[in-house]
Amino acid sequence: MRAYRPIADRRRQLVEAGLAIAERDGVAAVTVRRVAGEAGVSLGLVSYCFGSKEELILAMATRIVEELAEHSGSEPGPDSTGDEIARIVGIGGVLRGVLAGMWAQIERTPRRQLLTYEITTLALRESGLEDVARRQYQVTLGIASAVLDRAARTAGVTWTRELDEVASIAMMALDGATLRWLVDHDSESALARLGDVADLLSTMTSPA
Amino acid sequence: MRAYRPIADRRRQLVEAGLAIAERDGVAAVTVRRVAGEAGVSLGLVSYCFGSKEELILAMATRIVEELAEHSGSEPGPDSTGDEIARIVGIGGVLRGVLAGMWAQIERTPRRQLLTYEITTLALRESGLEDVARRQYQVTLGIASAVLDRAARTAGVTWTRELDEVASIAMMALDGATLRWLVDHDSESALARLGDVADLLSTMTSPA
DNA sequence: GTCTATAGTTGGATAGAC
DNA sequence: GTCTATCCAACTATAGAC
Repeated sequence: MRAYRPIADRRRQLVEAGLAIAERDGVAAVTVRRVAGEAGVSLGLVSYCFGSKEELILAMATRIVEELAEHSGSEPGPDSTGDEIARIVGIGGVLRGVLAGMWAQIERTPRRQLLTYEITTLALRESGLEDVARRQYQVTLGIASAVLDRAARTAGVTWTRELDEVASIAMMALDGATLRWLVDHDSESALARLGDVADLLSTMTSPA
Repeated sequence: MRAYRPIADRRRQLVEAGLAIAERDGVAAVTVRRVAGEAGVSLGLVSYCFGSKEELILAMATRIVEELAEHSGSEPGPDSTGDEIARIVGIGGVLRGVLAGMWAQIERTPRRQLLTYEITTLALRESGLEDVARRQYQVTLGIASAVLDRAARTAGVTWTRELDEVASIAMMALDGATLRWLVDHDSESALARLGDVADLLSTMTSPA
């Protein structure tokens, strides 16, 4: 009793299986064989669906970027600070809250973060994944920009720098903090450093 | 005409060959076979020298950390700013110079940086490499601490925070900047962001 | 002690079945 | 169009030669 399914369905299923393996044991552990096993399908089906392993990895990488974009939309976000509260804590407090909120989401998904870095380094090696890393940054910077823009409005200030520059500084800090935290798991220190960066960012605003 | 060499020599040679491959094509491309080929020795010799591939990778990772420590000592360093100049540009200028100097060294060795991140992520996956990532940070933080301490002395100020905290913020920024730069190669923006962080750091000093 | 020839495993891709 | 049985290449590790 072979379960015939359209190829698009299979692709989704196999990408899902591949990501499960990659999160659990790293991208290096993703083999055509293991993906087939994880999904409970025969070996050759994976090759049939993707042509080559490289195509499968590309599909996985693309899916990660998609999920990145999706999750940002569904989140209520750390920028939901009420207007009254914003007036009390000021832009400094709002920005600390924003970075802390972003950080919370990172700390909640350590394996996904690690996988994301693995995909980034892989994309810098494999010629077929050239665009993947760029899109990763494009998407996350877009999210950060939106959140920071909203934070400024909430606190009643305007950015004195290009929004993209501000978001880039925040992302630089978050990336560095994440990498370090994956190694030492010192949440307190990570948050403290991000707080300092929030202070830096608040110097790049002026009352509206 | 077999060239007999003591095993310690062979190990060094093979680690060198492994690192050459890893820098060129990534850690994933490091196989016992390719290392043997790169070094011009027979296949089994690699297994003989290291017992297993895992041991070879561990030796490579350890070597990277060693080189990290070595290079810092040999560098005249960006902290060689003259005392007179330091007085003119102030602590802000000195710190910008320090970060720019560290950045220059990073930008000069992109493949080594990429490899370092690959080793970090690998170390977070493989149980045998648990300490490697920690030692990476330990060494680089030590270097950063030394440079920043010297910078403060040169500029005639003292840190109002633990030196380790200051170095951690600098490293967080450098890590984030490096990762981003590996993707977009935008040196100008990277340096600008590091300059902003230098300003942040200068707020953590007070006249001696 | 140093090295090689070879075994045995695991991998990706494909010709062809349904 | 969907899937599988099979092939062949690449890998690691070891028994044994020198």
